Amino acid sequence: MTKYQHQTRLLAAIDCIIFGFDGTTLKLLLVQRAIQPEKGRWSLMGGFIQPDESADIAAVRVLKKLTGLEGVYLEQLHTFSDPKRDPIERTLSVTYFALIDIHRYEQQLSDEYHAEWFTLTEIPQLIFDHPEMMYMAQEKLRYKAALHPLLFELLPKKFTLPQLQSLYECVYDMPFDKRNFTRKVLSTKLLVKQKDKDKGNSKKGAFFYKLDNKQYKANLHAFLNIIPNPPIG
Amino acid sequence: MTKYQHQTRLLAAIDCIIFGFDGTTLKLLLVQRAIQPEKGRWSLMGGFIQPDESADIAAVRVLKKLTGLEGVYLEQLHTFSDPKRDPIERTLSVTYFALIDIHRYEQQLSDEYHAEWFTLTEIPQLIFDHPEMMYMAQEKLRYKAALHPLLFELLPKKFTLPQLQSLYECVYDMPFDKRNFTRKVLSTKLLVKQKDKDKGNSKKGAFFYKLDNKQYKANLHAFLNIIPNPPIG
DNA sequence: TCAAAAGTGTTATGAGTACACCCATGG
DNA sequence: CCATGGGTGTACTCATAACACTTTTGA
Repeated sequence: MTKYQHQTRLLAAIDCIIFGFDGTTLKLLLVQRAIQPEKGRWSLMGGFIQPDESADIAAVRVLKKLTGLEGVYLEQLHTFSDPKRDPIERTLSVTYFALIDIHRYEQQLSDEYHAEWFTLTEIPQLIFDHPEMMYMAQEKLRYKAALHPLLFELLPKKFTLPQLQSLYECVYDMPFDKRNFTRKVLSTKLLVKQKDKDKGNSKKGAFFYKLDNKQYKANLHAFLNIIPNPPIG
Repeated sequence: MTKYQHQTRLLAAIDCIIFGFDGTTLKLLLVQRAIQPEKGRWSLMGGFIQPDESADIAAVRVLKKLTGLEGVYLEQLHTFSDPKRDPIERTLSVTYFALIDIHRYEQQLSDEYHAEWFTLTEIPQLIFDHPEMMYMAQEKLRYKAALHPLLFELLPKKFTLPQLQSLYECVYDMPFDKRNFTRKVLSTKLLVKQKDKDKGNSKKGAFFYKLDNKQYKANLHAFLNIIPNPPIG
């Protein structure tokens, strides 16, 4: 016997929920679908899993094709498998959520793939079960970022504490106390203060910080407790 | 166009990591594989996703077939998709972890499916990537149970605080202070004290408690903080 | 000189932890 | 009556949360 008999084979795809932060709002990268059905409508970036690929590898490939980026934070989210989720043919989708530094994103690719960043509050109608995927990704981001140092992935290598704070405020849609926030963040010892300042947002300028990569990798799972009352999920 | 052209179809299966608690140790339900290859070796319970089924439905079906149980706690864990994970033919597996009250398990099914409960420390060699699945399920159980009221799913409807405590001690492999444990658990308001006692383990007897179902469903996501230093993952 | 953002310290409250003795009962 | 497991309270420490003023500097 070389095959499993009498079982149905089906298509397997991956879809990526790609988050970015432009300094003010949290955004999702969407593409206009290139193939029928629903050609031209907005969707998450996805693609079929190839014969020699795991889903993880497929996600990395698709992400690189769309954004030009490698080494991006990418995590398996959930597998969607409703038999009717794709009206053309049964397709199972393994979803991933990705956190990228929006400034590293290569704008030229937008044209090539008809991609666009959307603020979370202005997401267009998406195809299939993509709204559900998006919702789940948001929930997971909020859940996980409340406990783990994750949101750094959305910032440039050098960032300021006010930038970090506004990112958190944006993700949780609530204000944070500057002093408590600073204290908590610094108490994790994940950040290293730099000598130079970012003068983009103020006259005084705010010191840059970098992640202490050794600490970061060791403490990826450290509990942060940045959020006073952690979100549920 | 009625089909996606030039894409490979593949088999899709589900596998269940089934946890049970016998009052003393945490156990996994394993089966002896009924089909080639690896027939007769121990594996997680699984099955192929049928044409009219989502993965969730398939998991429920498989779980009912093996344990006779319905309404069991079942949660999607991770999708394993290495192209070579099954040597016969490429098969993607969506894994689920299940928490069941071991006493509701119908023993007769053990014979029918060659199933057996194994203590976590005495797991036999498993096929394919099932060890990895098992490991991931354990990690997730520990992670999630530290934050959410989850372990109740492993106990009978009526249980005592000492029983609950020994379950936690077993999952986290550490002792807990009885007084602090009791206080924390009761402070969640999830438990309702019953009038009767369990005299199985002591002469004095320990009061039974039941979950307050309304509270439980509303607070499924409540943070428990039963574990002093939450586990990482 | 003033507007705008950055940076910093203290206090009060609540949560977590460590810890030891009495109670009830069946044998 | 005694061995066994069940049940309870307090004090200390530490983490969190609330809160306001000074600094810097470009325009």
